[in-house]
Amino acid sequence: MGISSDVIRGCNDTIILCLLLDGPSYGYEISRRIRLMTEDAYIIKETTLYSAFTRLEKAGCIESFPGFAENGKRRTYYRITESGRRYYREKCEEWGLTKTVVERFIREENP
Amino acid sequence: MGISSDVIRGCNDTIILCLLLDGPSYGYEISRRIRLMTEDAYIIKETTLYSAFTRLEKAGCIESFPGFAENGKRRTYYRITESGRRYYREKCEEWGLTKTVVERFIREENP
DNA sequence: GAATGTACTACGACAGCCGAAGTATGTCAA
DNA sequence: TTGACATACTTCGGCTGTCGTAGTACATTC
Repeated sequence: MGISSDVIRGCNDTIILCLLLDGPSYGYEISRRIRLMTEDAYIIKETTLYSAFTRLEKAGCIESFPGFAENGKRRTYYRITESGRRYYREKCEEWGLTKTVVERFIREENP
Repeated sequence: MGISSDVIRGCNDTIILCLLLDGPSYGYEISRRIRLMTEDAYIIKETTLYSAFTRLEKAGCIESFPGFAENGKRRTYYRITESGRRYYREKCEEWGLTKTVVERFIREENP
């Protein structure tokens, strides 16, 4: 049993923006860092990731720009915008609230 | 800013099942109890609630049976099944994991 | 007699996730 | 040198769960 996509659904934007706070990055790297940071507990699907990029860029939270790997291969990099930082902060607040709410309905002892 | 439906999406089943652990109940009451327990932080939409009932019953997590209000009005009650209890326990575990994962990407200090 | 609360049901739209498949390049071992 | 594997994506279409809108029906309260 892993993490259901329905639970993580509202958090993918938060996760991606969080990683972009450390500086520009690109799809494959973001995906790798999520795997590493969660010890494989969460492996984001490629389609989910790239569609999130599109959505976040349309919303003005991130900006794309072309870049190159060491070997000269093209890559699409993304950087977080000021509005993206604001959105991230809001999402963190929302998470705090959500956590409080949900935990009222979690019973660890003999349910 | 409240709770986004995308974040709560994977938790509605958990919330409903949790309330049914206390004994059989029906739509309107479940809805009221969620509002009360969260101090209006989360108000589940009627359509969301009733479609969750249908889904959970199809999945064998709950069972419906007819009942009556004090004034004789018909109501549809739901009770949790053994399989529903198991599912609830799994969901609680999943929540623990999800929380750990998501919080790696939450930065409270100057993001 | 009008508004409000209770207790639902039906329908259809929409967002986001995801499987399947494809493309194109580079690396490395047998 | 060929074939597997990693990198770095894109396109398409299906599915699930949420939600707006609307409607029904009865009871209570002002």
